[in-house]
Amino acid sequence: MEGFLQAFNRLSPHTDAARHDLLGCLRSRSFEKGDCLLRSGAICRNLYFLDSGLVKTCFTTSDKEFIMRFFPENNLFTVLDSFTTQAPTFYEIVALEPTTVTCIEQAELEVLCRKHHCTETAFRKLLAFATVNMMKRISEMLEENATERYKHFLKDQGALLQRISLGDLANYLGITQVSLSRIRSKK
Amino acid sequence: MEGFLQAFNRLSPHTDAARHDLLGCLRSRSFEKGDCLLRSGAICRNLYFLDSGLVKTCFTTSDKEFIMRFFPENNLFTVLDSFTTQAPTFYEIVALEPTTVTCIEQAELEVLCRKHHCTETAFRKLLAFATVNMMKRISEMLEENATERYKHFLKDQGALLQRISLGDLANYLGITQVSLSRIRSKK
DNA sequence: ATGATTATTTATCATTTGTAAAAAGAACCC
DNA sequence: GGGTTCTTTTTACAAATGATAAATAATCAT
Repeated sequence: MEGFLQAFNRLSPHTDAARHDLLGCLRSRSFEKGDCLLRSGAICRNLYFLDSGLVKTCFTTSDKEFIMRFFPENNLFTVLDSFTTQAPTFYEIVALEPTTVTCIEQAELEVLCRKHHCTETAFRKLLAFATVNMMKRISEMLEENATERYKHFLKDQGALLQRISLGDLANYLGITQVSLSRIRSKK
Repeated sequence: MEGFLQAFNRLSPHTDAARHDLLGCLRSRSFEKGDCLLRSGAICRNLYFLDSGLVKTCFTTSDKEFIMRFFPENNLFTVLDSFTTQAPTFYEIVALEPTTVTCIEQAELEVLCRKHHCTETAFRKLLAFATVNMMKRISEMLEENATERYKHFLKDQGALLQRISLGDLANYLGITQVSLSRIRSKK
């Protein structure tokens, strides 16, 4: 719970009352490797802080999987489209390792945002940083070919390489595993 | 100015005081076709509401241009990475038609967000919707090939087709103009 | 209208990536 | 150890896209 609290407090300093209310809404959960934190077709009701482990957010169409993002420990994450609209999503959240999270429900966060200005500020800043990351992703996909995207991944998130399968990395880069294997062999 | 005010009020109902303060910060500007609202290397200091006209947000590397998004009238927009971090950006905002906007400076909006909870809520929701759009874009780029992305554009933003060049559309889709021409001829 | 410029299409060839199938390697279980 | 499964690499071929150049078409300024 401490990690979540600290993360929000770092985004925007929280009053004692806001911290207390926020703490009251937090729940801890654990998942095995391979478990779904969120299934396709469901509504994403939680904002998560990843205490330990690793997850991917992804979606599947006609037996192909595409990965939006990996989230290692000490990250706030959720499926922002469904979390925002509270409509069913086709995205999934899947644990790639044994994972423990601290989470808060969307409805509760919404109440806290109304009640405590500092909490809303923190959430607003979280969203702002999310957009920065997404813009980077879009830019890379526009500008770079698969080889460049692979090298870029090594540079930015190379530490994750040891923890994810090359199949998942290919699904993140938007290419086939065969193509990724080709790229890796050519250096 | 009315459009900006209404847009924010629709995102979160504003108190009279918040509306008044917001109005006090708004400025109107006009641009010719081809003008830059934001230059590469500059800091994006404004959040814009597009009263009339059309703009693109884009970036250029080694004489190739890539387009992040088109914004037609009645849209709130900015370059969110620089607006968030107040650091120089490599993105640009360029008017594709004679354009009039209403804008507010980041520093002023930040003050208003602190002062008026409803303004911060509106801005937070604006960011949330921006992330939804960006997720769609990323998903499409992962899942769809150029032909599918073109058809998708026709479906979602087909009305813009009359107002933008095919070169710009190609730069948005992440393919060459030659490739787009090929796709169009093959139906 | 005329000529100049810009935008779009067409053609050709090289490169990249996808598809499918098979082989090699690694991890796991009994 | 041997067998099983999953992951990764390799191969061969097809399809998509990029690069370049040339040909049309459209637009604009005078």
